[in-house]
Amino acid sequence: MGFPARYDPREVEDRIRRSWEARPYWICDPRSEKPPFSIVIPPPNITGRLHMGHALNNTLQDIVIRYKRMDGYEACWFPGTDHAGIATQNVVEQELAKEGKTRHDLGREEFVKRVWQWKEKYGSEIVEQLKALGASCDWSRLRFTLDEGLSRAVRTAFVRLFEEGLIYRGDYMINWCPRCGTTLSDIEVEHKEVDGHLYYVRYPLEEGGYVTIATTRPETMLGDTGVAVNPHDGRYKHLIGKTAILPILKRKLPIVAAEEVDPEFGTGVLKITPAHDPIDFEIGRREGLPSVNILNEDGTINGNGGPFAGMDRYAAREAILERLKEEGLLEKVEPYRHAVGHCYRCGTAVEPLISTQWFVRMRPLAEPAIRVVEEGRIQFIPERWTKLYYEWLSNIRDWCISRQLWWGHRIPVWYGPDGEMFAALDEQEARAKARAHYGEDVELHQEEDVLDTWFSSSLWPFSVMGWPDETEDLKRFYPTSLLITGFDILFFWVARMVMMGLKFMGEVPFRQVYITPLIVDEKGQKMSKSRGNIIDPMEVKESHGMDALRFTLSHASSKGRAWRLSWTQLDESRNFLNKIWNMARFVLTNTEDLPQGLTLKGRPLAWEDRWILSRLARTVTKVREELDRYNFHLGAEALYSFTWHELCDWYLEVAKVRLAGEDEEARRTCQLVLREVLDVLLRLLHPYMPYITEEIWRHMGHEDTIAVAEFPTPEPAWVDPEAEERFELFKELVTEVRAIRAELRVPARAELTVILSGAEEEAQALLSAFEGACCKLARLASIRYEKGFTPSPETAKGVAGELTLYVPLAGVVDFKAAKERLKKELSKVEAELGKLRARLSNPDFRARAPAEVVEGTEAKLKELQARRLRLTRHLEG
RNA sequence: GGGUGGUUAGCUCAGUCUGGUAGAGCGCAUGCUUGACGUGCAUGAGGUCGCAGGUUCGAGUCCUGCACCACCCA
Repeated sequence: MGFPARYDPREVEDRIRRSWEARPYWICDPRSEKPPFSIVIPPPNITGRLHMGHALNNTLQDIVIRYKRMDGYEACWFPGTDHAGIATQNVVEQELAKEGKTRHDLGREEFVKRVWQWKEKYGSEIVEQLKALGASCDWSRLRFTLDEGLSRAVRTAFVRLFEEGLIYRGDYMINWCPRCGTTLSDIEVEHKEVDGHLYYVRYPLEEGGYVTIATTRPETMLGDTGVAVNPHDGRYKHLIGKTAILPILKRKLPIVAAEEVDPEFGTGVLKITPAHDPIDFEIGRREGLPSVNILNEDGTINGNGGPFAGMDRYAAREAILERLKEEGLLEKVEPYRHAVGHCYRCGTAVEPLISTQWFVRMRPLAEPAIRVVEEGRIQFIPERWTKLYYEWLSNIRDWCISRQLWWGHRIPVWYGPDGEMFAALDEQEARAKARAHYGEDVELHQEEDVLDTWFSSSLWPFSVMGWPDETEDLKRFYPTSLLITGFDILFFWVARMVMMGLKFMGEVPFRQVYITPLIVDEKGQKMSKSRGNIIDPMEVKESHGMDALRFTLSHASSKGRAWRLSWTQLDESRNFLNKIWNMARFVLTNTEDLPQGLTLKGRPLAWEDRWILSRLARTVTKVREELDRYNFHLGAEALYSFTWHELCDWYLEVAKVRLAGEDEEARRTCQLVLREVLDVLLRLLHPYMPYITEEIWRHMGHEDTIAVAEFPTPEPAWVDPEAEERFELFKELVTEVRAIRAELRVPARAELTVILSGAEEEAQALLSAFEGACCKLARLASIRYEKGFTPSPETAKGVAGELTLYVPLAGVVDFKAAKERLKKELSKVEAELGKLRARLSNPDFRARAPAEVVEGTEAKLKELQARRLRLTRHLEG
């Protein structure tokens, strides 16, 4: 393994990943003595490829899991995939379509076989991609929602809910996707604003005349069985009880009163289509109006549509409008924008219709789910999601769980010849139940429908651990510690898991729920294929490496609902990785000759050593604190600024003095500090960027993986305010000289002399600690203290702490510029002084502000006054 | 119609919980073959913190209202 000047993640990441996979590092032991920490993965669809949403939530999960694992927990991350009923069936049906076949040509059994084949072939692609991301899941525990074990969990849950009356079958208004050929639950319908029209249609009255009715969907008039007006609407009161005649089909429509009718909308008269509108369904049921279903499953008009039978719903609309026009019944057409429900899987406009389906009674399940959050047994992060969770659960409607698909968990209900239902774990048990019921063996047939995929997902936190068996995993790892997921599935998944967890385990499924934002493009738009603005994580892997992606995404843990991702940010992370790589390269090449067995213990430390160790100790504390609060971005920021702006910008530069120096002992100490800092820093960085840290760790000569090394703990003894203060003064001095050089255009090669004046003690302390470093970093030939130094006219002046510094520049530079610089600084100081004086002269401030604040302000004032004095003196001189 | 989030430097975002001198990275300008790194180094310019009120000795931060953008629900 070489140590090239540029970090190449492509070479490193795959090699490291293989080395991890060869050893059982991530496998957990439920019998471990360590405290447990567990997470279940939001199972990705087997049809999916890794997108930024996956990359984000799995990066965050992995950061937490790696942190906890290193920090002494038995950290178990349960992975798995989801069978995704509609999506997967769609994919395979499309494949069949290329062969000119439909699933019906194959038959159910063959088709399901075919889907399994597809799953075996392609279904683990996303798992491979998660592994590439670095996800340290316990892959030995990989589960799939259609596995035998999880299927048993699904059947067990179903049977219990059925037996308790929490699952029922009935005729209700449901959402139908004509393209997918299945029902959808309410939340699987996405409402989108669509530009449509409002058609004003005249419905003749039996006794002569007509009423005009406005509708956005004229084709549904084929299913009209009534007309309604608001009982308080004076315009139409007289019509209640009369009869209208449905145009074209000439059906008689009773005119009824209904509070639901909005007098403001359209003409204030509503046509009632009970089979195809939820509100109409309610009114129809109340008024005893018949339901006339006019649609086939594929969205075409059925036999009830008279002359329009067989036409597609939209073609029928046009035909009907044409016919109305001919008959003079189409009064007018207005443009109208309204919300239309679309299938969340395929985008087709859904049709509300009445159908016999299976439902879960939600209210009894929702109430405990609300309570556990109120009681703080589950905490949402950020907290504001709690409200949305409450709102949804408080207004919850029953969940339609049956799907007219073949790919999924077939509903474990068998029907007897008379329609009697037997819910059972398997056919054998159903037969037994039927025998007990009928007193003899009868022919049974199983329900054809399958369950909503989200039904199995709702059991995920315990089904992956082996429920309904009483397993060691369940005892040890349930409830899980944390769930990390996107807000888009708060209702689909999170809330339902809480309900089912409480129902079947009697305990919450997780203690904390971390809700991530949505990753959008740099313009704030959703990433989508049609927009062509997708950043593909696997493409990022090739160009920047997964560590860079992870580090970038770790910043997305703040903010609201959306987080913008751009290639620029990925470049920044890549640059940071390269910086780390070169920092390590510097440390390792400069410590190659370090003898084994030497330790830092007992060695006298230089001031800069004390400083960097102090800063490191603070960084350890900071990173732990932020990770504990899931402030991933703040932890990342702390690591970035420590590594780059303290370690690289300052410590490494100062270290060069001793590394190149004659003093052997000093050189050894410096080397030991470098190794120590690198060692601690790598372990701190590891959860964020597992690959590069592992690679450098191996270069350091460690035998075992860094992934099981100890996460750094704060070293209180390293915290050293005195060293920090002294180092700050040193930094100020160097920066001041550099600023003079830059602004006065001192040639880069010119070596200068600096004379310090003012506070002697301070100057001596500085010089004794950092004379060499000052010369190196500020490019000085020499630096010395001289009390009462009188500068020649051509001398630049600067200020550092209580010290004045003089830089003689005989004839090289433009002194106007020097004065400009000082003037500018002076005006800054004076502005600040003005603010402080105003504050201090305010009696209210002195009276009411806390004493420390007043004291602090006074100290600041004194300091600035001294600084101002020095600056003015320089300007005069 | 109801709700949530956002609005801070040219760009992307911290900072708001817990009020006390406005921060980072990128970009920009200028200068650097500094023996780890040009994916780099140094220096610098750049902000009435969306608007209007209020509370407070003091508001980017707390309260009220408004505007605009985004999303969710109906």
